[in-house]
Amino acid sequence: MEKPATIKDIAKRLNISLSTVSRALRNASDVNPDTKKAVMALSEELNYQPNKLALSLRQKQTHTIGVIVPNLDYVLSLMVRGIDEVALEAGFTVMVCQSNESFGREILNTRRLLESLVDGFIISVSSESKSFDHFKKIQERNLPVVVFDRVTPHLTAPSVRIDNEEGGFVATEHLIEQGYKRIAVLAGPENLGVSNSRMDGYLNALKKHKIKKDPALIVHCDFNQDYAYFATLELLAMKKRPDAIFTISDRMAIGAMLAIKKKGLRMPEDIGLVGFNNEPVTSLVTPTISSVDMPSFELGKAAAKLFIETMHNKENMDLEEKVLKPKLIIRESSQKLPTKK
Amino acid sequence: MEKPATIKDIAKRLNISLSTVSRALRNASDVNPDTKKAVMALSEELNYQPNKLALSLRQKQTHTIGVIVPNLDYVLSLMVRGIDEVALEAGFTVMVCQSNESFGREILNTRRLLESLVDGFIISVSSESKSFDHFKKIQERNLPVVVFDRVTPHLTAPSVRIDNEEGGFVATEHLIEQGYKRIAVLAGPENLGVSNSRMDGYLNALKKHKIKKDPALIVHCDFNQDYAYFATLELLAMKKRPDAIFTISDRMAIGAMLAIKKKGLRMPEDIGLVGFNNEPVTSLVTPTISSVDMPSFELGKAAAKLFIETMHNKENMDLEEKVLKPKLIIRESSQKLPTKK
DNA sequence: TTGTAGGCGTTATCAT
DNA sequence: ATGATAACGCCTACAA
Repeated sequence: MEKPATIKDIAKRLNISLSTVSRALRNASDVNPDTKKAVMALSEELNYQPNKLALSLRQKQTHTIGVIVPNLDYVLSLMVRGIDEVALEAGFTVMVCQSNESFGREILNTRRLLESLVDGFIISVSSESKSFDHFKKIQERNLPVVVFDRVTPHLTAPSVRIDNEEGGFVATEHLIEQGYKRIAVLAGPENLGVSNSRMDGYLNALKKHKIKKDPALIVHCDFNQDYAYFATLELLAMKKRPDAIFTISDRMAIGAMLAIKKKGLRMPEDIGLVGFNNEPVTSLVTPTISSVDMPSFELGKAAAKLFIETMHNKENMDLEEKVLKPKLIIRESSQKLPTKK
Repeated sequence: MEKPATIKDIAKRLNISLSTVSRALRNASDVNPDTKKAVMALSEELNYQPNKLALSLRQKQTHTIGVIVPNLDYVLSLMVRGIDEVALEAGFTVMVCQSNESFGREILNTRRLLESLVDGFIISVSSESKSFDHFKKIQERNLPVVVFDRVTPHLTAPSVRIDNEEGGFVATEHLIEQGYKRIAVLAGPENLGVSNSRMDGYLNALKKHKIKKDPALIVHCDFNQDYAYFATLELLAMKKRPDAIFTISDRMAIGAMLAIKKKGLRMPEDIGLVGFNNEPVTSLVTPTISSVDMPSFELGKAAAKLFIETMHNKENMDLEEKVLKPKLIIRESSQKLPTKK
């Protein structure tokens, strides 16, 4: 069983033509039941596998989806699993590339996947990306592009995301309801849509509860633990320091938590904290950290489904926007009042 | 710029033959500098990209590596990034599949990647796998297989791993040196080589320090937090309970930690704890957990390098075995004595 | 230095 | 119902 068998081999051994074998294999319309049986039997015996390369070359479709993600942290790796699940089911193979949050890398990934002749893309943009021309070029080639999780208004494409505004809102309102008055927000880079939406939610909650927004309490910093740590230290050094912090990711919440501890402040008594993503680590640290949970696996599945739909009717690309609902998980870091009921 | 340009297009526009263009593109030996220049210019203008499918079909090489991993947790995702890094550099594309620790899934992944005509495999076996025939079949097809991280004696292949025995040894000896007397080990499934090696290290450390091994202190359980939690509860319920636990993964260490806390015991005073992998979470929980660190990213890079070597001289496949050194990171959970020096 | 032709494995078109 | 042939895009003897 050295070299994989080909249609040719089968044809030769059966003394029939290539085309007949080909037809028999795909149990086409006109083909003698007997020959079909013979072909099937032999192909079984030779363990025949159609050569995907040849197929793809012929029909100009690789049945491969290029997936670009900024990283493979807990949440994204769940999403990718969701994508994989659905894609496989639908006969697609998935090629995952990490941009490592780098714009240059993202462009490189795009090019490579394009060279690999993927049939389309499912992407979550890097936090560094301010231009989206590389993705637009894909669309110009008439390849379907679905954006997930990190959606951006600068790229017009069908998308799947969670309701980030809602997430920011419930997190903030929860803090307000717990009696916190000066609520700061640790947001990500200014160009990141996800971050801005969550911040909008924060602002909406303030407005609803008639709390004046204080620019000093709104901090943009890099999407990572260390930056969040230092940003929090600065917040806590203010004359009128905040009495609660909403961070738009759990990584940042961890950074904030470390800074708060470093300052000798207690959660939730002295200061409240809510994160975003509901990573497992939030329930392992002391105190456990409240966080906005999102259905990551489901989101991935939805993205793949949307991709396949888009693929199938390229004509009426309605720019569907699917939005899933987040859910606040309340833990120790923000629960100042005893639980109701 | 609708359809990608082909060699044919260039040839037509330049009124020369396909082969000349082909040669010019790969700046082959015999080709008129002028025509070459013309070809280059036009190919630039048309944004020509060689069609990988056609290339692969022709030269029977896809320049793609199939990577199968049990999951994409912190450590493995780092390793995959390492693989990716090196592979890209060498002109290879990587296709990553997760087996989700499932044997059946692993077989499926293998088949799919084989169908995708990958040039070879870099794999880390699932904890469930007891048979390795699916991998042996790959080798019979004469495709290079490199095993990394989770190596198994049942599969003869070049491999990269860390010195797990050493890791188990230093973790255990550290506990002994800290004065712990009854050291339990939470091992993984019995068929998992990694787990057994780490356990061997544990046993060696006991032997070196003339501590009798107590079978009751050796517990096999599934490679995950919940099982570790319950296993630890049982350990702690013993009449003569252990005064230290070495778990062969951090996930399990977390489970153990939760159980220890649940029982109201303190670390390191009442009980010592050391994990394995040095996941970031170990330094976030309270107390921080000592853990054996391994150079995951480097390990991934080494695996890819080894793969490429193997690929290049298939003849003398020397079955190279690369072993990297782990390093114990001491934290609060096991540091009973004051630091020396 | 350049062109012609055959082939990689498959499918689709057109005959037979 | 089956076969011959061209084509997908590229490379490479071999011929010119």
